[in-house]
Amino acid sequence: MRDVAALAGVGLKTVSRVVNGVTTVSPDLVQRVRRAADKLGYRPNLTASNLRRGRTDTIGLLLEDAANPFSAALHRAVENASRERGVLVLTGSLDENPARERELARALIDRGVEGLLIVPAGRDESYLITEQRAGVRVVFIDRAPTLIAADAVVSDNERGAITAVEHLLRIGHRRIGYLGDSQAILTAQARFDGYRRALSDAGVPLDETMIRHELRTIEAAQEAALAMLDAVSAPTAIFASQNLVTIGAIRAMASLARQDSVALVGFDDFVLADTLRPGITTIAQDPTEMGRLAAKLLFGRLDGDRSDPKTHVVPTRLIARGSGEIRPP
Amino acid sequence: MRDVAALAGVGLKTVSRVVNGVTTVSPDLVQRVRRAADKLGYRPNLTASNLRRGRTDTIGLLLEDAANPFSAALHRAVENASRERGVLVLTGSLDENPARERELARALIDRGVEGLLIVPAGRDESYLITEQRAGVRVVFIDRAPTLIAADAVVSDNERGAITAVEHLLRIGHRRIGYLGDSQAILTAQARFDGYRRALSDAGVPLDETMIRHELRTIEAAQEAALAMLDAVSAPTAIFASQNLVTIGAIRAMASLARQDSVALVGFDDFVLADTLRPGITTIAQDPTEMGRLAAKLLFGRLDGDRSDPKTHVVPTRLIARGSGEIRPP
DNA sequence: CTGAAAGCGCTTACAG
DNA sequence: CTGAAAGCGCTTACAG
Repeated sequence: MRDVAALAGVGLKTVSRVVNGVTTVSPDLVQRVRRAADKLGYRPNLTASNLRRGRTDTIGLLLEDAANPFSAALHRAVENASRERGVLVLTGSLDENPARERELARALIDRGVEGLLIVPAGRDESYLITEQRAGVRVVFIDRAPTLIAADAVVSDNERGAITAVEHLLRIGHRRIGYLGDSQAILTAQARFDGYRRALSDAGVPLDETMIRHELRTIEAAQEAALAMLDAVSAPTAIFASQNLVTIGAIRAMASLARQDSVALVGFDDFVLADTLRPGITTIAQDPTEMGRLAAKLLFGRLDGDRSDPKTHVVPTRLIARGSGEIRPP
Repeated sequence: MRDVAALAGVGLKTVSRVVNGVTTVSPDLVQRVRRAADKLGYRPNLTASNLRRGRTDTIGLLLEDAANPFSAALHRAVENASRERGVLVLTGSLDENPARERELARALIDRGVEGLLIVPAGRDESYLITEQRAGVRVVFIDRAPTLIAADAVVSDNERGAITAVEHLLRIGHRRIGYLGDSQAILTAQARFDGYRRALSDAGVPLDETMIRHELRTIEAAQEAALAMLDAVSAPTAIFASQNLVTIGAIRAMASLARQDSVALVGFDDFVLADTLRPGITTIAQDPTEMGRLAAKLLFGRLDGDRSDPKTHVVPTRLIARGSGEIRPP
């Protein structure tokens, strides 16, 4: 910039004005500066600009795993919202590791992100309170924070699970198995709560032999489903609390050739759900809407919104495709 | 940092040394500085540090679309490699838009990324030559650059397509349809080249009625497949050049109840390929390896590797699951 | 409309 | 081992 100013024969500040598109510069000077900048191949240094302005036009996005479809859809929605604002997104995957969450949040904050969008891995976000005081805005996604006041955008997890189980009950099922993710995950807990609630509301007693938690992979879910379907008192329907678990259940049912006799409803929609036979009935979340809304809330805060933090619930919706409409024998 | 120095009664530079873990500071001073830092809730400002040091420990990753599985897997692999180095990743989606590629590359470079990993949308990357001279390292992923010298990591696209078509020929097919993505995309072109090559090597003449390009969505692919299978001289096998196209073809075949009579091989593997009936035979790419290797090459360059730029080819592999082994009638 | 001075929060280069 | 001075490349606050 100094060189440009020298070559154009103007002050540093004038170059700064031209670069930033300030309109109160005489056309003559603008042209001289432009010419000099082109000649020297000048590129502004945003790091310097950021330091002086005290802002970076960057936000951080902490995902469960950038590679999974839910995270990827969230990421893209956040990117779209940020793009409109000229804001860039720094991302990281937490793999359900709370230590990594703290570490990455800190790393991003030290680099000056103005806001943080977090799908939390831990259950204690109080480490962020200091940062909030220092002006970093935080919005939680998918899981509401527990020990800190901040906006959150979550799916209607319990409601969605209730819808799924009521759907199966209505078809006539009484023996409905539950295949679920780690109970340490808030959303898995909420979905299990919904499962229990729907059964108890219908006067169906819980059967512990038809409940399996801590299913973290397709393989684990597949095994659990195989074991459950193999039992003497096997369920006539299964509610799977999550994408990978659903896929595991599908594989298990296919390998037993029972995909047309055992009903299945899965939480989370996925691309091929309607192409499988039978089509898989799912409770669809809306990660795109969740990401969009979370980014909007964050930018609202950055623009000075001081209203009380709130948890926004994005509705889920049941998509009947066949597997959830199979009747009990 | 100034306040910490004052409170600890030491020089600024000593605080800097402690914060950066320089070992040549007396334990007594280290402790005083630590205590003062804790008391004041001191957090280092990496923007300032970056400005002074002339580096940012940040790289940029330009993807086709953060939401698609290939991009997401690439992203995660790059993140893992970067994490080991304490490097953060700034991402953006290009949606096959060359103007957006230039725009985003520039935005990232202005923010001081030290290197750029690009899945290019355009075919002219010469706009990066100036940046390379200025020290920004660039590695291309998935598509080799045309007008610029830089490392690249690509899939064995033509070879993979040849493998797919030869597989179908070996089973006995002669009428093999081609469903492909936009010919403006280098990889789609290479896969079509492979298709043509395999047929011509086998002495099978091309039949334009069984070739469809520019299929950018599941729906478009589905329609094209329907039309092709409906024709009087329908193919007995289909080679789909890409994920979404394969899914479109699957849907079309299912809706005509011909999934067990028409063979299908798809380029790109996907999660449920082995769960569908029949299982879908695919040419699997290895985006995780591609991302890992690209990041490794980039970091090698940043560490001073000055060897000639090279295009690295990551092999694909055929996974036979049933759909590709269906015999012609 | 234009520009010289000061400063953002660090680190480099140097001296002690 | 420790620290005062200078400077990274910008923008803010001010004066003209």
